[in-house]
Amino acid sequence: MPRQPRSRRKMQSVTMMDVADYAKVSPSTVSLYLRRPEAVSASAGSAIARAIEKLSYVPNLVAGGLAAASSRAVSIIVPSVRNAFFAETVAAMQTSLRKERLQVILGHTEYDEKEEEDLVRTALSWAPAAIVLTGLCHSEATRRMLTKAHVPVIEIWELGGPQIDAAIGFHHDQVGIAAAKHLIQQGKRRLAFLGARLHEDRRGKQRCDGFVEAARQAGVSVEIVQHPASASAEVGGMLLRDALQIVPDLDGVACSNDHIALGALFECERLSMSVPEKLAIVGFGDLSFSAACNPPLTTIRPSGDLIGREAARLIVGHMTGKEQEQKVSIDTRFTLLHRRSS
Amino acid sequence: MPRQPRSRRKMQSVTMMDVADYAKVSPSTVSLYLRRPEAVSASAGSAIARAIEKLSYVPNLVAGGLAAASSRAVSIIVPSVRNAFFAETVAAMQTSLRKERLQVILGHTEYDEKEEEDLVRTALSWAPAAIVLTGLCHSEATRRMLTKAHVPVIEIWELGGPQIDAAIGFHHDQVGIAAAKHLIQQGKRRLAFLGARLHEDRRGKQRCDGFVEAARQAGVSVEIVQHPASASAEVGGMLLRDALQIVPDLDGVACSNDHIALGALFECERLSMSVPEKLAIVGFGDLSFSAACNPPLTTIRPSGDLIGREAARLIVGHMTGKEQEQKVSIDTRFTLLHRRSS
DNA sequence: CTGAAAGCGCTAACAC
DNA sequence: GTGTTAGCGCTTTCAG
Repeated sequence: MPRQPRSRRKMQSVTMMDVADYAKVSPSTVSLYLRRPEAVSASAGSAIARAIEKLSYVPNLVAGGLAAASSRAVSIIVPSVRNAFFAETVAAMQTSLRKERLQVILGHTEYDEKEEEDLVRTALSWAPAAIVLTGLCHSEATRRMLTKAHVPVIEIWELGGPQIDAAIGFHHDQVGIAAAKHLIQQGKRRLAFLGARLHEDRRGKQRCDGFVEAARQAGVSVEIVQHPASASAEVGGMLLRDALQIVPDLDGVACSNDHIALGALFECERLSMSVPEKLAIVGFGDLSFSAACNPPLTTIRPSGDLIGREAARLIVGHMTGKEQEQKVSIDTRFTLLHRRSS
Repeated sequence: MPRQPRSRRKMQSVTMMDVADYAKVSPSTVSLYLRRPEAVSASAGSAIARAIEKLSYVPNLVAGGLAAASSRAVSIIVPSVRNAFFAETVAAMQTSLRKERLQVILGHTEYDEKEEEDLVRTALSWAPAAIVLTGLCHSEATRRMLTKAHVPVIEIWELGGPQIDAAIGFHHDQVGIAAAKHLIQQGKRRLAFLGARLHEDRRGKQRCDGFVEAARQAGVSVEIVQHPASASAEVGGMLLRDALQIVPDLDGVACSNDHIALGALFECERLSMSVPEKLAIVGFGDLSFSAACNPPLTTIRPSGDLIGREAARLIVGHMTGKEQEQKVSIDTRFTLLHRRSS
């Protein structure tokens, strides 16, 4: 025998039904109004608006997500938001998605493929409107889950490998090539690449490889100097010292990012080594300090915010039914900023 | 007359019911197993585990959130993740919350109170387990919504004002006081505070006020020099030039953060002004470059990651029923790192 | 320890 | 343009 409906845990105080009652329309009209206000008559619309205002109704997106079988959430998985590159992209995406009333669910892999797999699994539990991953390299299980789930996937910050659905980013080897060409053009002939944690930083490694390849092709000497710790100015200083040990008459370095480049610059200062005359330095990232140091740092600027905005655009396009294309790839390019360190 | 159930939009492929069928138990047992495995008999447990594995079942947290009237999501609202301080806290929280299988929903106010209000409204739509806000200053409407919603609220990165529920952070005026005392102790007598966007940066303003107040009390001359743009090394250089205009024999500056301090340091270098002999510099933040520059920067380090971890601890405590206390406030303190710029 | 049943608040087909 | 209706997949009493 059916029991009485008893009072349960704390529920939402005012629901769509309350709004409907107050506005003297049906719940589905309220629902429609909330999603497509223009599809509702003006009189009903304003009655509903009044009711919402009066009752301070807050829609329950969890219920909506369940009913619609897709929530207004986008899962973004990056290696780390402490990294300024990804922070910029996440910020740009959040700003763009917000306008479409989409929420950002954030996850950090800390550069761990297994962790990424776990995050993807949880992300799928939310039936997100899309999943954004960093890079093109994922575990087999991750790929499998994603393909089965029928969720649009966007891979960011890397181009040039097999992609799941869409990819937005640039070719990191081209960054390395640009740096090498630039240094060679400045008359430098004994080059080195200063890299931190290249065994983990796939994209840093690609920049390194592009750099070395381009230098070799130009018949210029080139060394790779690396350190297992993560990129910081301290490590940059150490790397420059190491490089000078290996190539005493070194005259040009490219760095895996601007933290390293700044450390190298500081080290030159301590060694009274003139930049760019004795040694030219090229960084990557155009971080907050890069234009202000002495001398200002020549660097390559990726467009982290453009990556974020394009990703948001793709997601929205997909939701609204435009942008049927899967497998698009968008090259957001990069810019070499020639400043006085080279 | 009831219609036939017709095929609807794409639904979840394998549900808890499928798992239950496969494991020959009821759905509620599966549910129980998922939330409290120890409450289920070993035999049922392993049958369920096998079924989950076999069917690659992914639980639907949206449905769970609706049924439980509280989702496994925590909404974190910060001014910006591009800011290294907040990025650190967000990263630490995400790492801690992840272990409890809680998701982070992220929002940026871009330092706009109205935007915060909007973000809180949307956040509430998700029936989150908790809401984390930055600072103690919010619009009246924000406070009202939050109080009505019966969601635990944690305010971070600021202490010393009226708080909604819990607050975790430190007293920014004490940071200013510490900087002033330090400079005075180093024998400096003509001080200035270099600040960016102090009209918007409440906490920077508090540090500034503490600094000025402490200097005045010690009978030392002090000026505030500010710029409306957001903090960067460029602005730091400009501010130092301005300060020298106002106080030609300036001998000590505190900066609203390390970006400004670094810019001031670079400017000193360009002006051949010796640091710390002629001018001592104290920053705030201990950013990535602070220990590596020439000379290394004396700075005050807040514990952004501790704030994040403590926030996570509070949230988990609240969910598990321990930590009944509302209105706790946790002082995470800060550390003055005396390096060679002072 | 396990199962049956009753929704959580909303969306979307469909009929009017 | 608006209302009726049937769930979305899960949690949570409560009974056994």
